[in-house]
Amino acid sequence: MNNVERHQYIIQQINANGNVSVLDLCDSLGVSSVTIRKDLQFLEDSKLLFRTHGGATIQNPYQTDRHVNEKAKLHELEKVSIGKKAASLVMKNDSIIIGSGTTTQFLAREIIPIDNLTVVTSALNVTLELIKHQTVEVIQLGGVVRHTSSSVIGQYADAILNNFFCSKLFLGVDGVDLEYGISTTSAQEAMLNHKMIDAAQKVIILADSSKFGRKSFGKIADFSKIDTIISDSIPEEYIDYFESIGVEIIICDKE
Amino acid sequence: MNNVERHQYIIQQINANGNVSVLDLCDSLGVSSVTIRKDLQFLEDSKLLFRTHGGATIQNPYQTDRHVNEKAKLHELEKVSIGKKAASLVMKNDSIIIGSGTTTQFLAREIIPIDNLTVVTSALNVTLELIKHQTVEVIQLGGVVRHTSSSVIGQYADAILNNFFCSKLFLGVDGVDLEYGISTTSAQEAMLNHKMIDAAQKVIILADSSKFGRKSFGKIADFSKIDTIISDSIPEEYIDYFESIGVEIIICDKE
DNA sequence: TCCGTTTTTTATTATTTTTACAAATAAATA
DNA sequence: TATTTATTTGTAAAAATAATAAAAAACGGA
Repeated sequence: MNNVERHQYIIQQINANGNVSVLDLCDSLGVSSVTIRKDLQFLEDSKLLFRTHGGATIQNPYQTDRHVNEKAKLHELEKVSIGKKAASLVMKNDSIIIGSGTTTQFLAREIIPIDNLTVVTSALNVTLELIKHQTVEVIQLGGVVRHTSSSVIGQYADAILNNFFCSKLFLGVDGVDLEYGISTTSAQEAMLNHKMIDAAQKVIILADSSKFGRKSFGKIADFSKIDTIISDSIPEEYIDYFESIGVEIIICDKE
Repeated sequence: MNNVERHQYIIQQINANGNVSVLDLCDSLGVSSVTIRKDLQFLEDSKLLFRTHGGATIQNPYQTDRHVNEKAKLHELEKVSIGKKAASLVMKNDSIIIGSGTTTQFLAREIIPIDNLTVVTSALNVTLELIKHQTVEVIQLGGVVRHTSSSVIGQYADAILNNFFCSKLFLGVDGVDLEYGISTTSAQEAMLNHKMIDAAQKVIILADSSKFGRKSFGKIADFSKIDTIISDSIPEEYIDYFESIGVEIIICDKE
C-alpha cells in the first residue's frame, strides 16, 4: 500500500467518522506515526482536512469567531452548548428539518455528518453551514427572505415542505410559556413552523433559559405537539409540567 | 504475451481493484519492473490511469470540486468590473432575476438599491449580499442546494419561478461559443437558467473574457435569446457576430 | 543472417519510510 | 495556580523501496 492509497483511506475514514487519530491510522495502515503525520500534513495542505493534536478532523476548529449577528451573541455560550447537544441527536442516514433562528445555526455548525444526511431548512445560514459537507443533501425552502433572520417564509416554502416527511424537526423558538405554548416573532414564521411540525415525526425544541415565560407574537403550537425540549436550564414549574405531559427534557452541559 | 495484452490486463485489474502495484504486476505478468513502468507510463499518457509511487490508481485521487470561494479568485478583477457595470443597469423599482455563479455575486455586492427593488435568485450568496439592504425584497428560489455553487436547482426552483416575470435577468455563464451558444457546468443548472430566460423581458449575460470559445456541459440557449452581453474583453469575431444579430455589447472599464 | 523493436540487466538517482531523540503540548497532580 | 507526567510533534540521518537511464540480451520478421 503506497501513500496515495493511504491518503484515500484516510479521507474515507474522516468522511465516515468526522475525525481520525494518528495512532489508529498507524495500526490500521501498518506504518509509523511519522508517516501518518506526513500524510495528514499533505492532506491539510491540500485543504482536505484539518490537523488537530493527535489526529485530524473534517471541520475547521478555528472558525468559532465567524461573523454572527448581534442576536446570536446573546446567550452565545448557552446556544453553542444547546447546538452541540442537539447535533448529537442526529443519526446516520437521518432526514431532518431545521428551522430558522440563531440557535439552529449553532446546531448546523456542530453537525458532523456520518454517512448520508438530508436536511430541509428555511434558514440560509443553516444551509451555508451544511453545504461544506459533501455528504449532506440540503434542501433549501424558497420564498421571500426575512431581513431579520435570513430565512424564508410564505406560500412557496409551505408548498415545498408538503413534499417531505422527516424523522426529526429542530426548532428554535422565541418564547416558551406554560399557558401560551411556543411562539416566535412573526406570524408567518409561526405558520411555517407549524407546517414543519406536521412534516416531522419527532419535534425537538431548542430554547435557552431566557426563553421561558416569554410570549412572542406568533403562536406556533401547544406543548402537546412537542416531543423534546433542549435547554441549558429550565425553571422548576416547567420541568414538572413537561414531565406530567410526557415531554422529554434534555439539559445540556455547561462549559 | 505482448504489450497490448499486458495493457488490457492492467486496465482490467485497475478497474476491478481501483489500483495496482508494479511488483504485483511483475509477478502476475512475468516481466520486469522496468517493463511494467513503461506500460503504466503509456497508460497514464493515454489518460487511462494515474501513476503513483509503486503503482497506479484508477483516477486522480485529489480531484475535488472547487468551491465557490476559490472559483471567485479566478479573474477576480474582471468580475468586479463586470459586476459594477451590470449593477448600473439596475433601475428604480426594478424587478430582476439573478442567476448563480461567482460573477453574479460581485453584481449583488455592487447593487445599491434606490427605492424598491425586487430580486429573484437561485444563488444563496446573492441573497446574502442583498438582504443587507432593507429596501430590497429578495425571493430565494428553493430546492436542492449544489455544493459547488451554493445555489439551488430542480423542480421546486422551477415551480416558484413560474410565478414571476421580471424586467431583467442577469446570468453568469461558463461558456460562450459561437456555434454552441451559452452553456454552464451542469445540465440541471442549464435547465433552470433556461426557465429564467423565459421569465424575463431582457436577458443580460455576464461573461469575463476567459469564457469565450468555451463550451460547457449544459447548454442554456442560443444567442437569439440574448439581449446584452457584458464583458471585460470580447474577441473580434464574436463582436462582429453579436452586432450582426443585434446583441448589445457592453465592455466594462478596466481598473 | 541482419535489423529494428522490445525487454532485461545493471548501476545510479530519487523518493519514501523508519528510527531515534529533543521539543512542544495536553492532562493530571499536588 | 504551579509542577509533574504522559502524549504528541518535529527533525535529521539511516534504511528501504522505487524510478530512471544506458547498455546488453532476447525476440521476430525479412
